[in-house]
Amino acid sequence: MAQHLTIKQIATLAGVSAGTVDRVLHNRGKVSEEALAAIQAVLKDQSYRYNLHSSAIAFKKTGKVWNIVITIPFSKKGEYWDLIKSGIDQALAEYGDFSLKIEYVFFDQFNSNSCRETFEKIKKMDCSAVIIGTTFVEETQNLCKGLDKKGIPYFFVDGKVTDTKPKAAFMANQTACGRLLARLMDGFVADDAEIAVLLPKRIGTQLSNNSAIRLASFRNYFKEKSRDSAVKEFSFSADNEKKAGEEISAFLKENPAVKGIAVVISTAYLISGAVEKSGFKGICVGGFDATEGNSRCIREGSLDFIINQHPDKQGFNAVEATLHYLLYGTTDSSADELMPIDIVFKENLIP
Amino acid sequence: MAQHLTIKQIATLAGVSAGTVDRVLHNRGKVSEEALAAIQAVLKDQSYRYNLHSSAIAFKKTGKVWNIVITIPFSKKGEYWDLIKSGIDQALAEYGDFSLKIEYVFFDQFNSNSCRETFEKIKKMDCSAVIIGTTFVEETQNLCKGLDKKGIPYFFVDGKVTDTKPKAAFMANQTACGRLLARLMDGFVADDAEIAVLLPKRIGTQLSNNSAIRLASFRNYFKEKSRDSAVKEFSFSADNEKKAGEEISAFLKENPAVKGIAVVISTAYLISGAVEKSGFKGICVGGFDATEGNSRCIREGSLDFIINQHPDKQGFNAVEATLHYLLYGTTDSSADELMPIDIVFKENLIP
DNA sequence: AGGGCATGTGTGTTCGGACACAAAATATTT
DNA sequence: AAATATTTTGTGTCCGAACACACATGCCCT
Repeated sequence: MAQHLTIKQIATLAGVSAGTVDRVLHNRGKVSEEALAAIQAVLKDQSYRYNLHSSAIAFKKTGKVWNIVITIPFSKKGEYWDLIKSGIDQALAEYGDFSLKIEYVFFDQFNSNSCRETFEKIKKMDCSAVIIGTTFVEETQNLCKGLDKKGIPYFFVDGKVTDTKPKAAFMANQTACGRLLARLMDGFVADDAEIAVLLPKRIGTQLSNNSAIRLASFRNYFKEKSRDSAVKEFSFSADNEKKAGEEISAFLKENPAVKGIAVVISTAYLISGAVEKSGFKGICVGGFDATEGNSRCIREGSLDFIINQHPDKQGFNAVEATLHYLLYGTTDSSADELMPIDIVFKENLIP
Repeated sequence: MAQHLTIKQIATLAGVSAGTVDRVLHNRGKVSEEALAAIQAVLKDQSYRYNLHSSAIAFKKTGKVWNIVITIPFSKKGEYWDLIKSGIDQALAEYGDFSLKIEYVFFDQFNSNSCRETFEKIKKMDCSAVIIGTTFVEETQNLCKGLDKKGIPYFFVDGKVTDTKPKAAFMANQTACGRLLARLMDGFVADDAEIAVLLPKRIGTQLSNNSAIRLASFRNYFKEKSRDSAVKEFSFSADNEKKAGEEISAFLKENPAVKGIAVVISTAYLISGAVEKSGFKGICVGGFDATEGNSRCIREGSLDFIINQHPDKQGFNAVEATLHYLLYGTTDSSADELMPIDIVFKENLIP
């Protein structure tokens, strides 16, 4: 176990004092070129790593407070974005020694105006870092431009957006998600049956980026397998339980050959519940993410499986990375951090 | 974010000095009944939580070294027990600030004499804690009795053993594992086909506890579904690649209706490779754990899926719990810690 | 009463890092 | 050249916990 150098050791090696080394490491300036060179020479030889434990307790003494703004869509308890939020809250508990002051700013994920207005407000806020749930592309790009100008670092959860420079982005590989859903449906549904892929019906907005990728990847799998003709696309009212139920019932009545339902968003429970109530048997239903509704339906047996992209972990890691950046000015994670993708059946559901 | 009390704050509240509080928390004795009562009164009101960060740096000053003995079966690189080992090594790196000196003592998991001899040696060793990979029941019970006598704490990975008192045991729910395997096979294999469940053929030893539970649970699922008649048990030479290949080829020739192969141990790659080479098509093969061999076969497509019980996480958590116990004399984990169970297909394999 | 001897108790030092502040070295002005 | 301003550097203090050590206090015995 190679022990790491301490600041004092580096200071001795470079022939300067600990304070000077500290200034170099933190880019606090006020260091002569000679001292800088001497220290960098030592650092080249033996790389230094901060001791988070020491940072943590030393930090308390400073009385510093970091304001972190987190802007994500609002959602009901146990729904997708709330899972991200609980991961964030978990991280706050774990890193409680660093006083991170969090301000949540929620917006409506189905309303670009709400998003734009919210983001305008954030641009005027004074904070140390921003964590952004990626939804509307243009609005996000605009916000990021504003943050770049003010030198405020930002991090993404749930996706990434072109022409922006987040310090890191935490998300799942959506292509893999879509393919996996297809693979499972392909396996579970008899070869001569049809498979429905369900999208949200959203008036006035296009399909979100993630869902679109999943859908394309899903269809692509079946094209490769020459089974694409068995796939039926169907849009349902994802924001209205009653309506969604009626729509899927009608759909199944008209399409009796459908024996598999793949829902590309996180509200599969709206569908699976209705399918069971309507008395259709032997239909395999799969969806995304271990939201409360989905978990309940898996437990009860109406939903067969979900693909979990760990929204909580995304939130947790985003806070962790933000803290790391604020402390040390670097992210040791690469810009894109892919979450593991799990498959959850009743048998391996965590209660 | 409710900040936690520090030792000094407790001392002030209880009207004693920090040193006395420290003695109480660490059960170091030398505390009068009055002082003890006063401190406990404060602790009852506001529960104290150690600050791991402070413990970490304060620990360095002590120069103390903890010797932890880890006794698990030896295995080739990338095989099951080696995955547990890498989780352990990861934990050692993460907790490098606490100088944990690890001594691995390996034994032969197929030879109870090797196990007994190894355990006898361990009983004579002087160490702070022992992490035990559970294999042979009687030998483990014997070792634990010896450790209990010397007051040395021990932890289990991969299972538990009756009549022992480990501080914690890290494992997956084997019943769930078996059921999940069955569920996936049931779904992926056509209703009119047969399914083989593969066990290791071991001369002179009975089936390991974990495999036995998985098998029973697997069969149980099919009994519930009244599909048990389609299940064929088959034993293969799990320690000999060539032999295993020949055995499964012969078996499939004799049983052409078999379209699913469920391997209840971690060497499914021995089977899937042979099945592909022998030219059998449309056979679904599933197994356990993301060993190197299994991961390779999943990537190449011969193995359809594995159920991952996170041996690395088991190892990691065991070290973490050991450290926690040595530092604070408690495990905040309950005695049995169940690992999450993941399902891994080609699409969600982590490279 | 005073010398042991145990048992309690408080204080001081340290771990590695973060800064504040004072001190030293250098540069600039009068 | 002296006075002042500016840059650079070193030192000291503290964060919370761990423990060594010295300082009590009480008790028994000669």
